[in-house]
Amino acid sequence: MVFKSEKSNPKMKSKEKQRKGLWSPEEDEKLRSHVLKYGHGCWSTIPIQAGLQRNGKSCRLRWVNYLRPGLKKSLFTKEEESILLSLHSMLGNKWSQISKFLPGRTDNEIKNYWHSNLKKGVTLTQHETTRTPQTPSITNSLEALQSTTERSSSSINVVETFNAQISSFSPSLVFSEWLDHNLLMDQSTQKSSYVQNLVVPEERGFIGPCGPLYLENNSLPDFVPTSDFLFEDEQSSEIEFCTSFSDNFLFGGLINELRPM
DNA sequence: AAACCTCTCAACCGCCCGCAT
DNA sequence: GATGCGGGCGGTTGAGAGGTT
Repeated sequence: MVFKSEKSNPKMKSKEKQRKGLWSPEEDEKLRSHVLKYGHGCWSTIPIQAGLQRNGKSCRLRWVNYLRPGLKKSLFTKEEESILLSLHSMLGNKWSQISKFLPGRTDNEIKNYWHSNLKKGVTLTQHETTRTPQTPSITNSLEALQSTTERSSSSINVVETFNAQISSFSPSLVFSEWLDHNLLMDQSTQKSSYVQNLVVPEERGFIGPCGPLYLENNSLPDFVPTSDFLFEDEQSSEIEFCTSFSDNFLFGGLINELRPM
């Protein structure tokens, strides 16, 4: 594969060996092990340090969208779809902001899902007179948020308000971001401190102290929590990583903050 | 079986913003 | 204030898979 920029751009001379296109398993492993070991301070230096013939942006994208722990590989659930629809109706194509409310999903993944699955449907449903919300908790919360702000002040721009809230309220300091911060800080200290700064609603409970978060070989498929890394959520039969936040927690918090005193 | 079409999704591109100098 | 750089974001592309004719 040859790209124009590689042939004609003189600035590319020093980068002429840079690879593009799909990532090989070897490249993935190099990047994964390097970031897990050292974190990512400066993406532009990562490829050099990790021995990759890629540019920093490409490395960052690969990590964010594919390699970082905590990403969901499963299909979108009905609830996630509903959240996406609701948020998109308020935020538009702010994929990165929407992704903050869909833990484990990347902005790219959400964008792709939107274009391939939901975009067509929205135009139709917008003209429907009756609505049948699939997830009452989320949909009602968003509607409540909108109606509350509309009632409280007609001059308030709901979307701007919501955007402002989201920009300051970052519930999905998800596992990867948390890992980025804490791995670097804690490498020389005890592993048990991995959980110290974890952003988890207290009411859901979090059992500590925590042991190693992943198995010895650090490989992503083996990235499973130990028994110390479990939420104290009796209703959930499955292990949830710290990317999991309850919908009521997310939107309840937002609504409470927006609700007039 | 082959040709064509459609869809998905990983990856790139270009722009913007914040920060340092 | 101008410039350069790095990071982040949204739009777009294109290869490959799967479906249809």
